[in-house]
Amino acid sequence: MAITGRPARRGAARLDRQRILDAARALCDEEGLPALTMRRLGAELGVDSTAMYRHFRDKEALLSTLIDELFLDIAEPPANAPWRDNLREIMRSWWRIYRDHASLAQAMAGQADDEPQLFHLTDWCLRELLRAGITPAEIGHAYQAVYNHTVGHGLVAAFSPWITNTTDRDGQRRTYAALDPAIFPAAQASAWVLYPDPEEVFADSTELLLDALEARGTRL
Amino acid sequence: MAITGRPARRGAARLDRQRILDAARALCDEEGLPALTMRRLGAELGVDSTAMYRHFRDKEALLSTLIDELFLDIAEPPANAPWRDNLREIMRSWWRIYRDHASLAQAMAGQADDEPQLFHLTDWCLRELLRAGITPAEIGHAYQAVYNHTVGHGLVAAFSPWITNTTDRDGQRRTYAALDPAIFPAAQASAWVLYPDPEEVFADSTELLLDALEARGTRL
DNA sequence: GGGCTTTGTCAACGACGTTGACAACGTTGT
DNA sequence: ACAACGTTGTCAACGTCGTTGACAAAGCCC
Repeated sequence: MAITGRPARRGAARLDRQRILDAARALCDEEGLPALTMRRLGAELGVDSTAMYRHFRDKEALLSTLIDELFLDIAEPPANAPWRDNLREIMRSWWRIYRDHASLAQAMAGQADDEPQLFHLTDWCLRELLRAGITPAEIGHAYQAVYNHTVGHGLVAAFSPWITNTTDRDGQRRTYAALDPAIFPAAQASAWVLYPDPEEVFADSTELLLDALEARGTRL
Repeated sequence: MAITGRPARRGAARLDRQRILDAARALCDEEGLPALTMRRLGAELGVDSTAMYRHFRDKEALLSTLIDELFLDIAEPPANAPWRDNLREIMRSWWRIYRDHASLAQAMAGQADDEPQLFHLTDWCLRELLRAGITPAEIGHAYQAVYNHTVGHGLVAAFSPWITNTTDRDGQRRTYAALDPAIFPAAQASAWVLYPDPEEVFADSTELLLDALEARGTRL
């Protein structure tokens, strides 16, 4: 029979989970989530499109691991620092993950949040809320407010390119400036001033939320 | 040659944009976004999978129109009512669209927000912010805070089934209650109280934001 | 009623995720 | 050293998806 299988692997060393994850991460950071196909990923690694199935059950498992990796950058906050600083730092890091990995945020949104690292994040937030003086009866409400705020702003940043990308921002600005002032009076007048620094907006409204939490905690 | 083309349309009347939109909306409200394929949609309408391309350029155009339709439910607020009531009402209606059409919210997030109705929404918000006394220099910041808050909470509600769905909520609660308390001390202790009414959380934090806007507007 | 545009059908293309059989490779036991 | 074995990459293939182009039926206008 003819030659089946190459005598030696092409340019690439053996495959392992980390090499796959790194290539996948690079691929969708540089070219977006749609570019992350098994065939393309295989090509990038000099390997057949189906080779990755020896290391991950399916594409979803790969994506899940990829996402969980992102959250490893968030460290446990020091136990003796003020709760407000700790909570602010967690929220800021969390939000930045969405901003800096917009394509993966898209994938995050689509699937259940059962990543192991997310449990840690939740636990740390709850701890700080308890330290802030939030009562057990209120903590569900308080945590949900923190989660919605952080992930919400994050998702918006990830899904709205004009918020984080400067050129898109200018395009959007021009779109609003070009609207018919008879129909959109306020939009046109305000177009030149829309789209400020997203991190500043997030930081400011985060402080608002922290103020409210502090008021609740010290109220008793 | 054999019989080509049916002598009469099967059970269905002629196709038009609205019939397609209605079927598409029903399909993804009932079975989720992944169920909305051109083949399935055609089957639902008693029509070939490619028949819809006579009425919409491609699937994305169809989705875009579908999304824009959702925002028609939001009416222009009365010009003489208090700005705070008007703004609150816009934000609440906006948020509810995401909550009530989770599968479409998923599609909304993935594409550029150049739907005509969104321009109106933006314009109305800007008008109320001006009426609140926000200065032109601050209005970009203020509007972005309103947008991120509303759409952010909305996206989270749409993407997190355990927030709006009761059975999923119980499952999630059990997941947290079953965590190892040595590793997740706060999470386990608070599990029974997590996941309150999402609309209440949204309403409360919205009031926080409105407070801050009011303070800014009356500060001068 | 003849000619025109509109609209649905059909077969097909390329890309996608995934599977199962097969072959090369690496390791291990003796 | 060598045979046995589990691991890992390759290949061909399946079913699904969105979409296109040629064709035919339906509707419309004068």
